[in-house]
Amino acid sequence: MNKLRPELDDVDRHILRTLAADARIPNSTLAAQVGVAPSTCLMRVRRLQEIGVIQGFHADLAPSALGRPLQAVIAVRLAAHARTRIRQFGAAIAALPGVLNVFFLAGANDFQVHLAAESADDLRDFVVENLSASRDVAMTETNLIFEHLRGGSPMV
Amino acid sequence: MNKLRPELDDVDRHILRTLAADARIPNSTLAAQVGVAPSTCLMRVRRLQEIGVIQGFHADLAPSALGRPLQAVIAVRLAAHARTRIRQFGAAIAALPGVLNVFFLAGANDFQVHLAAESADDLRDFVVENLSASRDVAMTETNLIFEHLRGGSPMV
DNA sequence: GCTGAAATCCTTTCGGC
DNA sequence: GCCGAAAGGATTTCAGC
Repeated sequence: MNKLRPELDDVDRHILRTLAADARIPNSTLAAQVGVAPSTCLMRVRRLQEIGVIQGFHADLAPSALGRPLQAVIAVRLAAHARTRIRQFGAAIAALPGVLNVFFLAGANDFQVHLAAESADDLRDFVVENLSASRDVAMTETNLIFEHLRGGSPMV
Repeated sequence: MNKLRPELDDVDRHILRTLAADARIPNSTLAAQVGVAPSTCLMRVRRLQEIGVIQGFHADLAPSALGRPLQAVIAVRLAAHARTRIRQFGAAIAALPGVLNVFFLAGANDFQVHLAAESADDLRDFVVENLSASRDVAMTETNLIFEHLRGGSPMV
């Protein structure tokens, strides 16, 4: 859970790059690719998890194949009186169905919600019921997402 | 790679939920949890990958532990003459170091870049050198990210 | 810290239902 | 489609360096 920059050697970086690309690679294959014994590789991976460099291993699911073909980013500005509760508010939004990400922002808007919706109606209902309806919300701005590209450059 | 909604039964949904939470779970354990034989489970997972419901398995790395402690969203508007090249432009940005996501948007801005930067200087350099410097870019707006919450509700 | 060996467990194929 | 069995591999621990 450490956020400070830890000491990583070339083997660690190679492990991270490989697991970022394919989290289900067998440990023995990973070990061969990075050039250490399987037992060593296992220890390295566990250490990387313990110190928080690896935050988890996740299957990446396609929202559009799961009944949520419409994605949007919704910028939200809170009323001044509600800013002290911003973290609770954001956490509550993050727990709602279809919410992929919540970003707390510096600047004019307080946060941004990344949503996968079932339909245009579903999107409107989400904004109206969960955001606009609240007296804590001063303003929202919804933008449809046409396409989502992942960063192509490994971080390590 | 199909984007149409496929037929998924309870076992498929259980598999998806489990692999979204932990992509490195052994197939035998997964099979036991969802209540089918390991061989059946393996077939299900492969089918889910083939039809594009599972898009991949990825280790989730902490940018702050990898020398990129500062995150930002950068809204970009292109000059009218450059809009025909928007996809190439966005793809080029997505390939730059530190770029986590690029969202192509409907609305006033053409896309949004989600970036992990090494420092404030690095962030400024990214915006100036890769965006503002281009004659294709009409305007950018950078917002720091204070905190990033993942959606807490499984999509399936 | 890393290794290699060993025991246990997992993966994957395939025949049968 | 799913299961179960079986062969071949993989995971994980641990003693030794």
